[in-house]
Amino acid sequence: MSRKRWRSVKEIRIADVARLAGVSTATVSRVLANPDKVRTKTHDVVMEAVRRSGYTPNSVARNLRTRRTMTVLVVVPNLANPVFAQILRGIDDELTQSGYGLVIGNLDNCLEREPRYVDLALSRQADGILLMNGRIPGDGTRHMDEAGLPMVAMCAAISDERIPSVVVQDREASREAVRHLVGLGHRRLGYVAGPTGNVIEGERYAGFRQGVAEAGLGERDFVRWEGRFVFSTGVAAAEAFLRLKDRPTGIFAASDESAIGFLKTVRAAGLRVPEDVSIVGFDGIEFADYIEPTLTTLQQPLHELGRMGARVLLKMIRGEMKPEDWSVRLPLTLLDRDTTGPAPGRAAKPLRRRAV
Amino acid sequence: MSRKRWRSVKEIRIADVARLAGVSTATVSRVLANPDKVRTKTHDVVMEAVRRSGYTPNSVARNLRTRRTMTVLVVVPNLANPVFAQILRGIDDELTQSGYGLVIGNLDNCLEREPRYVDLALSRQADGILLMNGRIPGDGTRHMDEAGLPMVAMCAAISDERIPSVVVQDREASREAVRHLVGLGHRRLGYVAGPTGNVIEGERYAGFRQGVAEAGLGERDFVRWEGRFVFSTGVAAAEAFLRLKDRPTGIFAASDESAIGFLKTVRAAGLRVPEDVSIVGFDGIEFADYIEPTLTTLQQPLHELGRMGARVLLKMIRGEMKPEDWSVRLPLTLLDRDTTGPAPGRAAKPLRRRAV
DNA sequence: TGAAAAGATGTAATCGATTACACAAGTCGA
DNA sequence: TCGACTTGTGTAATCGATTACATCTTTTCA
Repeated sequence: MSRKRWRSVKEIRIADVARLAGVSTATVSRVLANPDKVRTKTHDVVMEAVRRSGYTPNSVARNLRTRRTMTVLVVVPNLANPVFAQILRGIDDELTQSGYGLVIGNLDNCLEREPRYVDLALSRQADGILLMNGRIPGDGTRHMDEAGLPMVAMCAAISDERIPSVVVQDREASREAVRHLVGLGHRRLGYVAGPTGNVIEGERYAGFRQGVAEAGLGERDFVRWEGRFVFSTGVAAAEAFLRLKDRPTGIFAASDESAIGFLKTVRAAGLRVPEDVSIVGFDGIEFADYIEPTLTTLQQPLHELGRMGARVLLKMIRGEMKPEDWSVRLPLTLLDRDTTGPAPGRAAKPLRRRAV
Repeated sequence: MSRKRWRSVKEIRIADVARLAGVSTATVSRVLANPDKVRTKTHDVVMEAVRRSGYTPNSVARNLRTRRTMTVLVVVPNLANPVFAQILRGIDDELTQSGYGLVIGNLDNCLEREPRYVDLALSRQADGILLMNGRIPGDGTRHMDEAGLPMVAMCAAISDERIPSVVVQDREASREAVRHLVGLGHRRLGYVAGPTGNVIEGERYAGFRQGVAEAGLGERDFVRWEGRFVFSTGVAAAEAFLRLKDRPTGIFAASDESAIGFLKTVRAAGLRVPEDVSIVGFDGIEFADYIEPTLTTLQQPLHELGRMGARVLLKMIRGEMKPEDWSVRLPLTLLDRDTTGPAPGRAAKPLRRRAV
C-alpha cells in the first residue's frame, strides 16, 4: 500500500550529543536528569551541544529502560458529554503538578472499544488507569486487576473489588432531588433513566426509589423511562409522558442533557414549566444555566472529583495508599433554579443553594 | 517521597512464552505478527502458551524496535467545547479503520501547555500530529516541522507553511451569515468575536467584513465585541450591546456558545428574539437546537472534518501525499432556524437549509 | 603531606521486543 | 537420487536511552 515510508529528516540520538560535547552518553543523560551530579563546566558544554543539535530524548527508549511512562490513561465513556471535560480538567491539574501526563481514551459509548484502551495500559504504555466507564466490571478490568495495574474507578460500586473508587454521592443526591420535589407538593413522579446496567444509573435510581419510599409513596406513584444520558432520551421520555392520561407533575432526570431534552419537548407541546410540570436534572453542566427556564439540578463537584481521582491513583502508583483512600465519596449541591415550583394548586418556593 | 515503588505481580516477557512453548522468541513474535509464516502446529502451541501465561506484549519495547507507535496525537484547544468532541469522533473512526490509535492532548485554552504535547510527539511517542489549535504558528510547530514530523493543521491558514491543512470554509460561511442577515433587512450589525490572534477568528471576521462590504455597508454600520468562543463572551457582548443607544438588529456570533450567551442575556433584558434582534451562531452544536428559540447557525461538517484530517495525516505518514491533499476546505450549511427574522419593520422568512 | 573520602566521568549491561541472516528440513522435478 | 527451491525456525544484532559499577580526579583533614 505505502509507496515509501516517511523518514525523519534528522534523527539525533544521545550518542550524537555525547560526541559533539566530547563526553560519554552517561554524562549527557546525567546532565538532563540530574544536573547537580555533574560539574558546571560539563553541564554547560553538554547543554550547548543539546541546543546546537536540537536533540529531543526518545522517550520510548527511556520508558523501556525505566519501566515507567509517567503517563496515566483516562477512559471516558463519551467525550461529547460536557461532564467529562470538566472532570478531565481536574485530573489534568493534579497530574501535571506531579509531573505526570494524561492520555484520554474515548469509548464513544461503545463498550466494544474498551479492550483497545485496556491493552494500551496492559502493554505498559501507561502507569495507571482512571476508569470512568460505569460498566459492571468485566473481563477487561479483571485482567488489569490481576496484572496488578494501578487503577481507580471513578464511578460507583466497582469498589467491591480490590479497586479503589472515587465517586460522588449519587444515591444521596437523588434522594435529595425527590425530597425537593415532594417538598413542593408533587405526589406523582417521573424518572428519566440512564443506560440500564450502568453503575451510576443504578445508584441514581436506587436513590430515587429510596426518596419515593421515604415520602410514603409506592411503586405506582412514579413512572420510569429508560434511556441514556443524552438529549434524545429526554425527548423520547417526554413524548411518552405526553401520551399518559394521568401525568406526573415532578420529573427527575438522571442527567442534565436528558432533562433539557424533556424540557424542550414538553414546552413545545404547550405545557408550562414549572407551572404544569417541574423538572430536576443531574450534573450541573454550564448549559443548564443558559436554557429557559434555567434548570434546577444537582451539581457535581466535577473539578474536585477529577483531582481526587488523580490523587488517589498517584498514591496507588507510588504505593502510598492509606485505608481512607480506598473509598472517597464527594457531596453534591442542589441548585434550586427555575424548572421546579409548587405542584399544581400549591404555594411559593424555598431557598436557593443547599448542600446534600 | 515514595515509600516503595509499585511493582506488577507477574511480569511476563516474550522469552517466558517462548520457553513455555519450547520455541525461540523469534517464533513467538512471528506467531503474533504473521501467523501465516509459521506452521499451524507451532502456531497452536505458541498461542496456548500465550493464553496460559496471560502474556501481553510490551508495546514500549516494540515501538522502540519498529520505530513507530501506530498512534496519532490530536491537540485540542478546549475539550469543554462540544465542537471538538464531534471532530474527535470522526478522527477516531478513520484512525481505527487503519489500525492507528489516538491520543488526545487538551490545551484547556492555555497555550503554555502546548510544548508539553509537542514534546510528546517529538519524543517519538506518536507518529504524527493533528493540530486544532488555531494559533499563529510559533516555535513549537516550527520545531516539529524541522524535525520532519508529519502534521496536519485543522484550522485555517497555517497552510502557508509546509504543513497541509484540512479546514472548513470559515470565511465563505461568515459571508453567508451576513448575507442572510442583510437579506432580512438588517442594516446595522454586530459581531461577537473569538480570541484575537486566533486564526479561525481571523477568517470568520474577514468573512464578516467581506459580507458587510458586499452589502454596501461600511465600518460604522457594525459593532465588534472581542472575546472567546464561550458562553460568557456572549453575555459580556450582550451587556455592551444593551448599553448602546443605537443598537444593531442583526448579530453574528463567531461561535454557538457565545451566540447562546448573547441570546440569554438580551432576552433576560426583555428584548424579543427575533422580533427585536436577530442572532446567527457558528458551529451547529447539538445544544443550539435545544434552546428557545432554536438558534440559526452555520453547521460545520464536524465528523467529516475529523475524518478528512485523519485521512490526510495518514497519507502523510505513509508518504502518499498527493497535491490536492495539501489543502482541503469543506463547506458548511446554514441552518435557518428561529433566532433570525426580518429586521424590525419588514416581512416574512425564506427557506430552511441552504448550502454555502 | 598523604590517606581517605567525596566527586566526576566512562564502560558496558540492560529494558523487551523485532527481524536480517543463517541454517535445517522438507518438497519437487529430472 | 540429487541438486534447487521452498518453508520453518533459531541466533544474535538492534532500537536509544538509563544506571550499576569501575576508574580516575579532586577535596578534606589529621
